[in-house]
Amino acid sequence: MNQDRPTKKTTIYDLAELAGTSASAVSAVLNGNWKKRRISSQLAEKITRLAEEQGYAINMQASLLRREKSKIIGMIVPKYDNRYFGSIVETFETMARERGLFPIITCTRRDPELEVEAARTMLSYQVEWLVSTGATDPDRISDICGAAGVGSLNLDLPGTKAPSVISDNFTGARELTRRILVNSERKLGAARPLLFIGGRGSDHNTAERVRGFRAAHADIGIPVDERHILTCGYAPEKAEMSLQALAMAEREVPSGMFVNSTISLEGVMRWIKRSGHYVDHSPVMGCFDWDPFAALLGDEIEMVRQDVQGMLNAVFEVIDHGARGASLIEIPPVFVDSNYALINDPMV
Amino acid sequence: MNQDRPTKKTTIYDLAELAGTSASAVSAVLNGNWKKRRISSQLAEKITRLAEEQGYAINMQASLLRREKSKIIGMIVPKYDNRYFGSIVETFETMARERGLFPIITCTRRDPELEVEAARTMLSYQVEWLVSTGATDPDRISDICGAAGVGSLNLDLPGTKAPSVISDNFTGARELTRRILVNSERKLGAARPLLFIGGRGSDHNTAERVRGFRAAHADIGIPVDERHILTCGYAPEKAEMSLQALAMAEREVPSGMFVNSTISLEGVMRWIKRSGHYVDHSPVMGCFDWDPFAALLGDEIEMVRQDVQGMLNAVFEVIDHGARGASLIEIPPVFVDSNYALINDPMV
DNA sequence: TTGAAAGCGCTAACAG
DNA sequence: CTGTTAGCGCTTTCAA
Repeated sequence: MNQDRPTKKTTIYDLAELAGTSASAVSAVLNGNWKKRRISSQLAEKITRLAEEQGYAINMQASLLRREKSKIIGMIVPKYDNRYFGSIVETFETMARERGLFPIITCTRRDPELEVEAARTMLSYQVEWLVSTGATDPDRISDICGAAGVGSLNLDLPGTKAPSVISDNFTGARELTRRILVNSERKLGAARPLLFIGGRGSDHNTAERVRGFRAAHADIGIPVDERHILTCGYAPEKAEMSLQALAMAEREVPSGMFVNSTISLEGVMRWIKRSGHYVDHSPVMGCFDWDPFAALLGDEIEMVRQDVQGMLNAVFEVIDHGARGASLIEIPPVFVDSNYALINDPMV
Repeated sequence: MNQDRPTKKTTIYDLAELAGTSASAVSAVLNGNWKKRRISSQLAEKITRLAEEQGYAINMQASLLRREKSKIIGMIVPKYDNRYFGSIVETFETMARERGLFPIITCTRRDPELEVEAARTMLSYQVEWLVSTGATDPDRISDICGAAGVGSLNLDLPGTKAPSVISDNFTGARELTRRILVNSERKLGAARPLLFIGGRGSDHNTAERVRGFRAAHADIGIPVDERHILTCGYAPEKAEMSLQALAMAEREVPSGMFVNSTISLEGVMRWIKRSGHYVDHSPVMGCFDWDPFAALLGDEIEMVRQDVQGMLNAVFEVIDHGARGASLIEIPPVFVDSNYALINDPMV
């Protein structure tokens, strides 16, 4: 507040001088360790008041240098452009703070180089744990952390060198597919094979979801058309182009779709709108992820919401109790009734 | 990599010993200051190689403690649940890194207490600048920073004690309103007064947008119905309830709306869908913010996209050149053709 | 009850 | 060309 020379920050030495005591006393008081060092409550109060008056803020760099633990926890996240990652970040921050940890988060924009650079930077800041969310090469990051004796954890996409917390993609996709097929049957009279679109065939989650997709078709005994499994990447344009190419190649347009992410769904919806193929009969749809506006699109679109709270509970379970194997923890996703989807959004 | 005792981290002393040289030489080499200290390139290379081998990571706490500048820049942000803030955070991170700054971001969930706590924590970490995004009480934060001699800046919502970078809400709202009115005329035969919904009447942005809304009506000489200015807050439920209450009170339902944010738009769209008032004739709409799925909703909905890149250019202009007055910088928002809205999304 | 002092890992004079 | 040294602000014995 009443700081006259804003250039230099108040230190515990300044406070000690003002209070006519020593820096160690100030430190003890300000850290609440003063019951142990039976400091007179009078002195304690004086110090506290002075600190307040001077707008004192501890220098964490100095404090952490001296301490053994940094209480800093890092997370890298690919993007901030959808509800899923947004919710992960927000929940992570909250849970970290609840534990007295200081979260630092950085967005690596799906760039492998940035990922490792970010990991190194976080190590420089002495993070005690690093959570890699949706990382392209999680094992690389685990190696870097491992070399520095820092724990790492994978979220959303699994790795083999650290505990991984992911959605139960297989079961979720199987159930989502089942629901779309049921809607297809209700709407079209008979269940017809669906199209799968979005994601990279090489990534674990997409592979598992394709497996669930196949299983659900097998469950009711209808065949999957291999040309209708379009793991074309995540970007909206990729999805749009794939569908366009498919429509050009075939005379019929898909009557139902399993869309692998909201980001792919953007491209799918755009194509549906622009192509003009569906003016009277919109396709039966499902999306492995959730978005409030997408929920309002078209007649009805089944959506799975990944259980972010559940996943982060598992993450902090590991952190709190320090397990370090390369276990794979799969969290069942949640199916939302589209009418209640918005109401139940924990982020609103 | 080949670190046998993962407990203790490698320091420059370890490296110095391994290289048979001193810590200061190591420090100089690792910081690239070795042209000044004409160190033999042979030694430099040896040190670099050793650092690599040992997986050495500088201890920032120690480095920053010694340095005068921390190169850390903080941002507080209310939520991660919409494209606007997501884009702000992502752009901010990128631009900070381009300048060699380390961004730390924290989400305060529109909680005034958390805001000041976060600001204090950031000061402890020696941030050089703090950007308050959409803060409920930006001046409070400026005071706290000012007392510590740290620069602060307001983004999205203005304050009076630090430079503020915001959208040109008045002009943007006036143009958005004009466009909705034009659509209204085209669709309904005549321009009819619109309803304004969302936001807090007390916040600067909402007040300015309401002013622009009125101005656009005045421009074409049609009166605004005061009961149709519903600054009911941002939450979707608030918007939904307000509309519901209005519909109960009046026999007619609004034919056109200006929605103040995507978050309010969620509630509006839900009400439109649930209330059943608009089965054959959807209302003419506009939203002061942008979302890719919202862009695909209904017939057409005019959207303004706030110019995040432009706003952050202005933010870093201040930071790079160190202006500190309480200037107000207003950035014109951008009108997106709904057909190209997705293609132009810088975040995709 | 309290203060003095050492030292966390690093940087930047300064002295060779 | 290179090493020695003095701190940065804080925590934590240890001694008084």
